[in-house]
Amino acid sequence: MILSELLKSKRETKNLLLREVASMIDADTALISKIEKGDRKPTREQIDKLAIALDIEHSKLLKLWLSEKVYEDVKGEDLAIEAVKLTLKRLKTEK
Amino acid sequence: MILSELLKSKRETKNLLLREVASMIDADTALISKIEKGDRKPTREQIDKLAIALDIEHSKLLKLWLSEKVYEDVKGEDLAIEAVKLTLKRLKTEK
DNA sequence: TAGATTTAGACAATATTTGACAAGAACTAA
DNA sequence: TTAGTTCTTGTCAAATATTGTCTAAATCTA
Repeated sequence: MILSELLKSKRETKNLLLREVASMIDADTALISKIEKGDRKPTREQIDKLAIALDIEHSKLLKLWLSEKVYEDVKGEDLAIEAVKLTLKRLKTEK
Repeated sequence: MILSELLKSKRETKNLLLREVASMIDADTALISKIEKGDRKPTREQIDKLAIALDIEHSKLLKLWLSEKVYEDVKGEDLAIEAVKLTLKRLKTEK
C-alpha cells in the first residue's frame, strides 16, 4: 500500500472529511486532497501530524514516506533495482 | 567506491587536470573540484559527459549516481534500511 | 435541484539546486 | 623564498523545483 492510498483509506475508515483532516494538520483542504491523490508530497512535519490525526503508527507512515522519495528518484530507470540494491549494501556496511 | 571517489581516481589515473576535465564537460573548474569532493552532485548531463571524458562505463557511473541520490534521501534515518527494502520490493513487483 | 465534498488548474510563495566568480590554500619547481 | 600553477572554498545570483493558496468546476448525496 502506497502512502497516498493509506492516508485516504485511513481517513475514510475514520469517517473524516478532508476539511476535518485539513484543520487538524493546519492545512488547506485542497492540499490534503492532492496528497491523497499523490499530486503533492507531504512534508515531514505533515507526516508527523497526519500520523496523529489519522491514528497511524508513525514509523509506518514515515517508512512509506521515505520509500516514496526513493522510488521517485529511480522510477523508470533501467538501473533502478541495481541502484537501490547498491544503496542497501552501503547502508548495511555503514550501520 | 563512491561516485566522487571514482571520478577523482579516474581523473588521476588518466593524468588529467581539473581544468582539462572541466573544459571537456564544459563546466567551471571549481565545480569539478566540488563534485570530486562530494560537495556538489553532478547533473545527469554531466554524468553522461564525465563517463566519456574519463572513459568510465556509463551504466556504472549512472548506477552510482542514482544510488547516491537514494542514499541522500535516507541517510541518518532509523528507518533507512527498511524504507529502501520496501522500495526494492515495490520495484520488483512492478518490473 | 440544493448543498456539501472533493478535485483541478493557475499562480504565488518558498525552498532547493546549480553555476559563476573571486579569493585563498596547497603544491611544485627553480 | 618566490612565482606560477592547481586545487579548494565561500558567497551570491540565477535557474529549477516544490509547496501552498485561491477559485471555480466537478462529483456526490439526500
